[in-house]
Amino acid sequence: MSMSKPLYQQIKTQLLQKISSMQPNTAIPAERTLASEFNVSRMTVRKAIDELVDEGMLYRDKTRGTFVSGRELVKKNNVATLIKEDTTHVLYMNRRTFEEIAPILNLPVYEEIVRIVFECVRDHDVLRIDEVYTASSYYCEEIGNIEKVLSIINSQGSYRITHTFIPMLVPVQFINLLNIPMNTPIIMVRSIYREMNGKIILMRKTYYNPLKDTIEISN
Amino acid sequence: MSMSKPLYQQIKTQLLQKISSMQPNTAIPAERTLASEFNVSRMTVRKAIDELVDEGMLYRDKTRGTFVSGRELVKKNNVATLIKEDTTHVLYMNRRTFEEIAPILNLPVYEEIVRIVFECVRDHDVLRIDEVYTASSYYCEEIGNIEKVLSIINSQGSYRITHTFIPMLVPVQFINLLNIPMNTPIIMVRSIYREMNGKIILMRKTYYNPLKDTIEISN
DNA sequence: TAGTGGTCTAGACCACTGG
DNA sequence: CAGTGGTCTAGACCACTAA
Repeated sequence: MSMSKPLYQQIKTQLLQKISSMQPNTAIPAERTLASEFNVSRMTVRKAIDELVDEGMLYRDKTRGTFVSGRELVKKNNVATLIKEDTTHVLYMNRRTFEEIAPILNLPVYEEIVRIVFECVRDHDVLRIDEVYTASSYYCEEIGNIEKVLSIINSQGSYRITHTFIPMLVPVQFINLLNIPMNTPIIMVRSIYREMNGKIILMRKTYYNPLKDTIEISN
Repeated sequence: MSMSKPLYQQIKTQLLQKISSMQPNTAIPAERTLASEFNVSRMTVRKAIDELVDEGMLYRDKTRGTFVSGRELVKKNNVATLIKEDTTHVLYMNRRTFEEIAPILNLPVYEEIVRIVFECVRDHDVLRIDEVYTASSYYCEEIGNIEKVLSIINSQGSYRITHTFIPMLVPVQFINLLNIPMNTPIIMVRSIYREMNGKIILMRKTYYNPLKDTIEISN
C-alpha cells in the first residue's frame, strides 16, 4: 500500500508472473475472484487486465472470461518500439544549413541544422544507419548533447511520431558500412518527432540492412 | 440513457465535436466539470477522454489539465488501419497446393490452399496488389466467400496481425499492373493473421506501388 | 491554496453464455 | 440458472502545480 508504484501496476506484475507459467488459451480467474484474492476493488484489477489485453498478453471473451494469449503472440512490437535495443555508435556529426531538410523541420532555409549519423551494431553486423536532423538552436538550448537525442529517439509515448516507409536502392555511401551489394533494395524509414503540442523536434532517416534486420509490427 | 451505445461513447462523440472547433493546445474543461455538464460520473467522462488520448486527439498534463492536440496530429493511423479504403478488384483466384506457403500457415504440404489476388485502385492507378493465402478447408467451412476474406483483412482488432516489411525489386509479373519500371525498388508487406487463440487464419503479401501509395504510421 | 489528473473503493445493473 | 465481462455511480485521497 505504501509502495510508490500504483496498485494496479503491482497487480499487473503479479498477473504477468502468473500468466507466464500458464498454457495459452487457458482462463485466468474471474475479475471478481482476483479482486478478492488481491484484496482490491474490481476496477483496480480490471485496469491491470486492461493493460495486459492492450499488450496482447491476454484476450477477453465477453461472456466466457479472460484467457492467456498464444505463445507466439507474447512478443509485442508497436510503432514506439520499432527500434530494438542494440549497440549504437555515433559515426559523425556536423552543423550547417540543409536546404532540403529545413522546410521539413519548419525552419528558415538559412538556419543551421545539426545532423548526427549513428550506426546500430549487433554481433559485428551493422543493422541500420540513422541520420538525425534537428534545429541547431533547439539542440543547443534544450537538448545539449547526443545522449539527449538518443533518449528522444528511444522514448516511449512522450512524443508524437510519424513514420513513412520508403523503398530505395541502398545509397552508395552506405554500401561499405552496411556491407551489402550495390543496388540492393532497402527500406528507409523517415520519422518525424513532434511534441504533444505539434511542434516538430527532429527528423530521422533510418536505413535498414535487409540482410541483418527486419522491420516487424504486431497489434 | 436508453440508447444502445454506451454512455462513454456518446460522450466521446460529443467531446469530439467540441474539440474539432477548438484551437490546438487549448485546454478542455476539467474532468469534474465535464462530468457535471454531461450529468455522469467522473469515471465515465474519464473513459471517454482516455480513448481520445489514446487516439491522439487530446493530451494530458498531470497537473495542468487536458489539451487539444496539434492539427497535424489528428490523422491517426495504426497497424490495423494501415490499409486505407479504396476500390478493390479481385484479379484471380485459384486453389492448389503451395509448398512454400503451407509451412507458414501450419498446414501439411499436400493440403490445398486458396490464393486470391486483389488489386487496389484509386483514380485509375493501381496503388497495391494483394496476394492472400488461406487454408482451402478453412476457406470453405468458415469463410465461404471472398467478401469474408476482405472483411478479415479490413477488420479492426478482431485478430492478431504481424506485419513484416520486406524491400525488393518489383516482381516482373506486376510491372504492367503497377505501371512502374523494371527494377524499381518496392516494399512488400507480409502479414500473418491469427485468431486470438493463436491459430493462423491467413497470410497476405501486399506489394505497394511506390509511385502512387505510401506506408505511413503514427502513434 | 485551489484546482488538476491519477488512483482507488464498494457497491450496482446489464447482456450474454454455458450447463 | 449462475457466472462472465462491460458499464456506471458517487464518493475518496494523493501529488503536483500555478497563482
